[in-house]
Amino acid sequence: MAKTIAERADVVPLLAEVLREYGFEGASLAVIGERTGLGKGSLYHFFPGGKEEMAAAVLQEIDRWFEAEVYRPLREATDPRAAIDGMIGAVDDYFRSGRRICLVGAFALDNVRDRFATAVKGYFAEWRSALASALKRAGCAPDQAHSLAEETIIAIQGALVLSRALDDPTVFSRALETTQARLAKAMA
Amino acid sequence: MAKTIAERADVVPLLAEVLREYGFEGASLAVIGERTGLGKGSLYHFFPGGKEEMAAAVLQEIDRWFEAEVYRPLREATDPRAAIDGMIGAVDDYFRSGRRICLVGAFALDNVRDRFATAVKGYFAEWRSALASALKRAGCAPDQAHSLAEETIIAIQGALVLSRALDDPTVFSRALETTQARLAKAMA
DNA sequence: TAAAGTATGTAACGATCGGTACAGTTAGAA
DNA sequence: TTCTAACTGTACCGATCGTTACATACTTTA
Repeated sequence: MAKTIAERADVVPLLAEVLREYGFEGASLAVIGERTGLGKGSLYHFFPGGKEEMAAAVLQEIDRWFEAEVYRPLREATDPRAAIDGMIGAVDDYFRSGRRICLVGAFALDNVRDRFATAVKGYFAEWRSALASALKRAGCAPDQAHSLAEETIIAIQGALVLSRALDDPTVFSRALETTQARLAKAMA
Repeated sequence: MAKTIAERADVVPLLAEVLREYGFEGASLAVIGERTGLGKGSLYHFFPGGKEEMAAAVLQEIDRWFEAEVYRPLREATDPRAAIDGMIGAVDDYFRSGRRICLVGAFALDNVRDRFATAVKGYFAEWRSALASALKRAGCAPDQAHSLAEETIIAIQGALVLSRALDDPTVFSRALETTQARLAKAMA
């Protein structure tokens, strides 16, 4: 009465998209099942901890992706300016030019924040410190690098909020351009 | 079996705080009843439309407050620079220096956005245009005024996200200072 | 081919959800 | 005091929530 196809790793991206669309509370198991094509049996087979484990797996996958595609390049690239430009491009792709929200940011504003506080805090703390590191190596003074990194992350998160609120992706694109210009100027 | 005390207007601020803490889906009628001190009977007496009407009333009250305390001063003040400084102060107070989130921003990232799209969109659109108006009267070029207004709102919303994510109100305070400096510089 | 382990659909669980119905209590007008 | 309208607590509704249990089917190994 069942076919054996799914892999846990294949399900996580689908879960991520469902959580982005419905939020943690709004993403009922009925919706999750519908969108992933998996029944409750399979879902609880892969994630014995239920919804909480599903969300944790998604957050871990997000962290893994940003670590590989954003944080590590920022920390280790020999050309920090190229790494920063690469970050802008990666962010633009990842958030689909403002059409996709940041799940971690949404969790931060949600009442589930406490439940995933460590993951949420780690995501932003690592991003900020990695970007500050790249800015320092690109010639910024340490304190300017730190505040500029913070400003940049704020701009990205705020742009996602406003883009979505106004239902206008160009808000995000403009903000990303402005941010990139500010970063470039600081490294001049 | 009941005492007649409550006024609808007194309940709305309590509702606002509950929605901020729990989100729309997370704020169950049980929680709402507990926090407002009203039973379901009273709640449905004041808000026959249920949770949806409660949230709508909260959004309307927020809009009313911002219109009176922020938007109108920005649009009509004879001294636009003072109005902009006043906005910064009002925002700092309203969001309790980063310890309180923006309900409208949280709604924008939530799946309830569609249900309250008009209110959410109006809140930010009015803010942006009122601030741009003040900047223009303070001497900014029209297109610069518009982009600077957008940038400012983005910074405020992003700072609320990051502040809450890192559980660090100083992030919000720093962002507000940086924003104020940028606005002052553009009006110089 | 047979056994073992993995994956899956289904049915049911208690709890809680938003919402309704209504009787009872209160306050103010007449 | 009596009447009326506003207000409130309680019980209950069907629906849905996350979760569990379990029989069945598939895949893999031997």
